[in-house]
Amino acid sequence: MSEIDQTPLHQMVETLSQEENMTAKQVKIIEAAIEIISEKGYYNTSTSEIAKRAGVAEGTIFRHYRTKKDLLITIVTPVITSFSAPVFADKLVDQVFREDYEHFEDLLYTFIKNRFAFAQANLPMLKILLQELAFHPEIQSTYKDTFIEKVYPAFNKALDFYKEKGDIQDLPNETLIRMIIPPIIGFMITRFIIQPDRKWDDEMEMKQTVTFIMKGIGSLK
Amino acid sequence: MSEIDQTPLHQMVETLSQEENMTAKQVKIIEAAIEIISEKGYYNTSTSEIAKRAGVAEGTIFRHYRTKKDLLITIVTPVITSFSAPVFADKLVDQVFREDYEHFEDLLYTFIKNRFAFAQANLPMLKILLQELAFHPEIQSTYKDTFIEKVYPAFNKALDFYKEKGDIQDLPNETLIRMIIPPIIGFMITRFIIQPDRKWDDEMEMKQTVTFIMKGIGSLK
Amino acid sequence: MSEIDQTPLHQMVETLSQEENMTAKQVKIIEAAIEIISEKGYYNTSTSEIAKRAGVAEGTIFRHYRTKKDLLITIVTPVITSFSAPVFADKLVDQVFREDYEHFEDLLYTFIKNRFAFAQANLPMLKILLQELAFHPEIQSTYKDTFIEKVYPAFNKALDFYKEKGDIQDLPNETLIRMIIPPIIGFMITRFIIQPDRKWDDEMEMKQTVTFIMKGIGSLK
Amino acid sequence: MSEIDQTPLHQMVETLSQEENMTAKQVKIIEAAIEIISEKGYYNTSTSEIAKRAGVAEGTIFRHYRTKKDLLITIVTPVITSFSAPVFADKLVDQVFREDYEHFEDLLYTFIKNRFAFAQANLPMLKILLQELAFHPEIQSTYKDTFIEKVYPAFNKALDFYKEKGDIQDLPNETLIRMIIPPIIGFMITRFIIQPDRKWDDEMEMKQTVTFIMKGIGSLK
DNA sequence: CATGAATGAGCTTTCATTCAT
DNA sequence: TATGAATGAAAGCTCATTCAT
Repeated sequence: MSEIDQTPLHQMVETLSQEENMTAKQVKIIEAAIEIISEKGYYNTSTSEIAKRAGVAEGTIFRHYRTKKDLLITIVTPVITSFSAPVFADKLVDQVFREDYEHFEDLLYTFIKNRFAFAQANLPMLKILLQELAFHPEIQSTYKDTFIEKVYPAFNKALDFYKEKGDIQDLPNETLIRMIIPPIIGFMITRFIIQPDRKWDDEMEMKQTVTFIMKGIGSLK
Repeated sequence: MSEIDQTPLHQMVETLSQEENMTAKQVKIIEAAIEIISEKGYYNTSTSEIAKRAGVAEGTIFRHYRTKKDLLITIVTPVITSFSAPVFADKLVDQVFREDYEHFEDLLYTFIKNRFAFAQANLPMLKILLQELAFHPEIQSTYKDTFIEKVYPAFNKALDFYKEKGDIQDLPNETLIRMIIPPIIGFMITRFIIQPDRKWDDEMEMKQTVTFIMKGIGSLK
Repeated sequence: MSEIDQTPLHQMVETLSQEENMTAKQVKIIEAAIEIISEKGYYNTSTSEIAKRAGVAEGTIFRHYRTKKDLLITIVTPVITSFSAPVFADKLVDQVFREDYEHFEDLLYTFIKNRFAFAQANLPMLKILLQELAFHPEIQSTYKDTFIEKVYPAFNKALDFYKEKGDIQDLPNETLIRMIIPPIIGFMITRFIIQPDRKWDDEMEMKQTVTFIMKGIGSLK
Repeated sequence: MSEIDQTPLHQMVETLSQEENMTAKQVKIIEAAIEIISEKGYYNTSTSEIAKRAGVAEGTIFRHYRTKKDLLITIVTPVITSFSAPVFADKLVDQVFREDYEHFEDLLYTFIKNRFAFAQANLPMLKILLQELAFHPEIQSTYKDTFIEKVYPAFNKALDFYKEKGDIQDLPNETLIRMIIPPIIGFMITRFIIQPDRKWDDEMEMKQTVTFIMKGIGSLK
């Protein structure tokens, strides 16, 4: 599993910065942009505000990112790919077929735990992605490339494997996916956005979610 | 069930217009605003564009809505209340206790069908609500007033009733709601936003969703 | 002396209304305009606000006054003429020569008392005149016509009369006027605008002002 | 006495610009604003007009002054403080008590000459102050802070000193001030605003004004 | 590389004025 | 005669982007 996934936010940005040869100022800019945009939204955030928070001149932003939207894309693209990475990563797919997970339930549980950790570490970036996806065609196409073309097929493979194995019912994969994903997303949205301040027993909630999904799609032996 | 719910968009706006004593121009403005904002988002839509599409002078907008945000709120508020209306409407709650629905499954099915029809009729307004909820505290508070204070209690009543009756498992209502709502929303988002152009057998999908949910929360006789 | 002078504000407007054949609505408009403009200034007062306060439709204002500035002029012109009226009124000039006032000091005292009463009764209108005179050429020309062409000559006559009589020094009239007017205006501005809420012994103050002026311009017997 | 006082207008602005670290464009903006506003008034002057006259983009104005009113205040505040400065300046007060002026008449004459020079150099700014004072509470409060709290006490000290010395009558200071100030202001308004084009023997007029005031308030030996 | 003053297009909003009713 | 909805020009202001230093 990618090491990026579970590191806290600024570590992640720093990690990226090395991979992409970012200067210290660039890191500052990205961090400031993530903070402010996730809080107030893209259109309510001015480049001057980002510059101020980052401690750089406004011109410096445009030295590194041709436009304001460029900056948004720079923030949002790695989230899309990272978020979907473990699903289609060779490692995972390998594991599936090396039968590291005896049952689909085990795979599902690992999947939820892993994505939960990622969401926790990348909450601001995910908020931005969620909000801006609707209005920027550039983001939509990245999302489509990654999700539709990569995540989806990987999902299909896994589902076919466990269907054959008899773990899950023989429904169309699209239907199965629509039963698996929303309860997971629903839990996370409630957990991180609607009621972030409530006391949560995350472990228990995730197990419950898995159980709920499995009752719905598991084969009726 | 309110008659408003299932009328198509412009009929709905017209219905509202009579109730609220709107002039023809006001109706045009609201219609134009819904169209453009749902397509491009609030911040990408200028009042001059709305005016042009509505065939009125820009000043006319501000005769009727003090600010641009006022216009947004005027569009979005009735969606929030209408969307939740049938949930807590006296009639529905009454029916529950008059046992018009023998089993929770029946209630759930009616609920999905009804909300599906509403979403279909009010898609543009719902898109706007979904997107702008995050950034406008005024909308958030309307949402909270309506949802938290009215919908939630009504839900609780119904759940308690069918729990006692033995239809559904004895889980905390919050957990139950988190299992019921996301699959429904998930279906609708897929249906109307992600893949609106696919051929759908809506009836079948809704039944499947109900079955899925019931397997997860139904009592294990 | 004109009867208009000492009547309270709305009586004065009503009096004017009869002379000029004003409808009830017109009176209301003028009254509202005087109130609001004197308080907030011409440019901070909108016609819609005047209409609201007057209890008429906005269109009604423009039925009676072609433009907003027309309305201002209608308010301000009679103040200019009324304020200067008693100075050059036939009656007064007559009195001067009929020697109703034995000494210039007596004339001065009557003059101050009379103008004080007028200012008190017409304070809002005078405030408007004072403020707007600077920016509206139309008002300036009315002021010039009245003041320069009528008040001034009348003043000259009186001054010449009492100079000859030996009551006042043989200085150029322009100089004398510049010594007589400012202390009077200065008193009134302090009295009505700078410190209107202080307890004033008006009678005493006016006498003192006369004494002060007379010391300065009286002949040194 | 402050050296600022007697420099001509644009020199003064330039002097200010150095003290306050103004850019060349800022100076241009201030100069243009003073010119146009003093001529046509604050509400008849648009920011676009100021920008045009200053030879800058309209946005540049708002880089330096958050609002149009901010610009007004920036213009008007130093006039208030400079105008009153010499009155309460330590130097002056010191001089009074070091008896540089043997008689109040001498002090008065110096005062008039000095304020006359200041008015001449700052006429446009003073016009603006005079007109806008009525409508902007921010200006009023600056005026009050400076005038009521600083000028007034200084005046009182001087008056008490010369009363005791027997130069002026034992009247309440408020009354004395109301006799001293209006003739001076009256002269200046006539000189600079009502009849600026007339041929004036300023020296003589000022002496005459002093004589007039002294006759009125001087002790009757 | 970094700066930040300058830009100007475009925004929302105001308001005197018009005109069909 | 009175109305008030509609107008549209013009206002103040914002902000992504440029560029000389």
